[in-house]
Amino acid sequence: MAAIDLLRGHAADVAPLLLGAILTSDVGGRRVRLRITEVEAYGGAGEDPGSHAFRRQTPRNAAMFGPPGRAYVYFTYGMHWCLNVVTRPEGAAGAVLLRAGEVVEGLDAARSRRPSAGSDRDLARGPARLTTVLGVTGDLDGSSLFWSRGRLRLALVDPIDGSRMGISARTGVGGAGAGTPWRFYLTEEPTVSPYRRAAR
DNA sequence: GCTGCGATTGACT
DNA sequence: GTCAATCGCAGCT
Repeated sequence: MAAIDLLRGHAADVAPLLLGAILTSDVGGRRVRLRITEVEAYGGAGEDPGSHAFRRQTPRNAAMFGPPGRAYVYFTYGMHWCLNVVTRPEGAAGAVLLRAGEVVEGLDAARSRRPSAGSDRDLARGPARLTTVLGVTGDLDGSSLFWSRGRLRLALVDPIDGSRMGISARTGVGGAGAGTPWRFYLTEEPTVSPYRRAAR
């Protein structure tokens, strides 16, 4: 089965398949390669109160309503970019937020983009840190992750063993969507970000 | 047009 | 543990 066909399912079903996947960035002429260690699933309009797609399609979240296998990149808190992989159950929006990863190639480039990181395990330990290390910004919103000449490319791997996967509620999601256990991570991985409840 | 706040981070007590 | 930074979107007047 082609990789992109795996992404047509519901975000909560696709998310575990992205654990261990390799994401390659060639932004700015520098290559950084990352092994994904933590993800969160977000659903479609009317179904997931924690999702940007919950209310309706807008210019900002349009990529979530587009074809699967593309990037959804959004700007938040006035300073941070976050990267999602678009998935799509037929006729609905969905995306998987990439929350953390382990840099496996391009350590020098990664360190220069995040000089404040205390150690290599902190380079991509958090969704906005991950985009910083990869050089990802809004101009990649909507771009394909499966185009051989794209600046961002995703390579799936064999599904990881269930005993190495942890599941929890989503970080930073409050209100009606708070209880949904749609955060997936590799256990015993130091690059997984610390869980935080939604503020207040 | 105005206000509130967010799928966060880093600095600080 | 607390809090400010900083801006676009969403919702309301």
